[in-house]
Amino acid sequence: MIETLQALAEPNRFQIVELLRGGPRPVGEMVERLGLRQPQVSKHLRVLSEAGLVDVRVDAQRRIYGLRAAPLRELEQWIGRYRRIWEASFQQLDAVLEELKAKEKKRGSKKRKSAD
Amino acid sequence: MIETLQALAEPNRFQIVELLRGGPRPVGEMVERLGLRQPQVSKHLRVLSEAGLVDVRVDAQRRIYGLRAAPLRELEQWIGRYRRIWEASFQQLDAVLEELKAKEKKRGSKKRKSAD
DNA sequence: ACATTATATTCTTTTCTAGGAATATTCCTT
DNA sequence: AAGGAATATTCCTAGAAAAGAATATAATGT
Repeated sequence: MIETLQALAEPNRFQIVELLRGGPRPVGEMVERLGLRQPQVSKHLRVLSEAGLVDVRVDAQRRIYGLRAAPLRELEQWIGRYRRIWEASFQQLDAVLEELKAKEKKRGSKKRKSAD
Repeated sequence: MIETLQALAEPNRFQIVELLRGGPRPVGEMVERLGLRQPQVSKHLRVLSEAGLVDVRVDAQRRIYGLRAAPLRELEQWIGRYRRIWEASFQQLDAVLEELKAKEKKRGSKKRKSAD
């Protein structure tokens, strides 16, 4: 997880990943499209590869890099465990709205404690 | 997005976030539970705060830090745009499973493909 | 007002990471 | 076999970021 995050946290690598979302591509194309120098792209691809985020297909002297599902899926699963957090904020927002509405009818207590 | 990723990519900060998933906590508690030194925790909290991942509630001399929904939600949305990537692999996996299942009823083709 | 508790900040040192430049490797073509 | 294309690797340096240590700030209780 950490390794995935570290790999994605670098702006150029992030760009590479975004680019690969559109499908596998050879290094040279990324070099053009991103305006980076070839060695840096190769180096970033190495990091991404070591993090398991991409894999390579060899085509003559070209290397076609493509995204791998596993780490992204993991990341989504991980963040899914936080869904309650923003669901809670919605609830709270709802609560506030509810209160504002309710103030016509009733006066209630306020206390909140969250746990997991 | 990048800022969120950078904030999460540091192991101790990641730990802090994981801890806060269980609800807001004062700095001192995190120091104990994570075995880090107080200044470092404060510094990491600063980074998290600047990235919008946490907010503070003041309680006397204590500062109670809690997770903020927005960046996490954003991150989930972002990664959601990649869902097709692993759905593609699932399709492939499904295809394999489907085949395995189908052999009870029917006699079909055999194919090996490993994903993940 | 003072000592204490809880947290933040500053300064310094160290470690990690990315970029630049040059070169190596691999495969293709002729 | 030689030349060229595509990509990877190495070495070096510079800049960012994290840890360590010491200190500052703020609120509390006495």
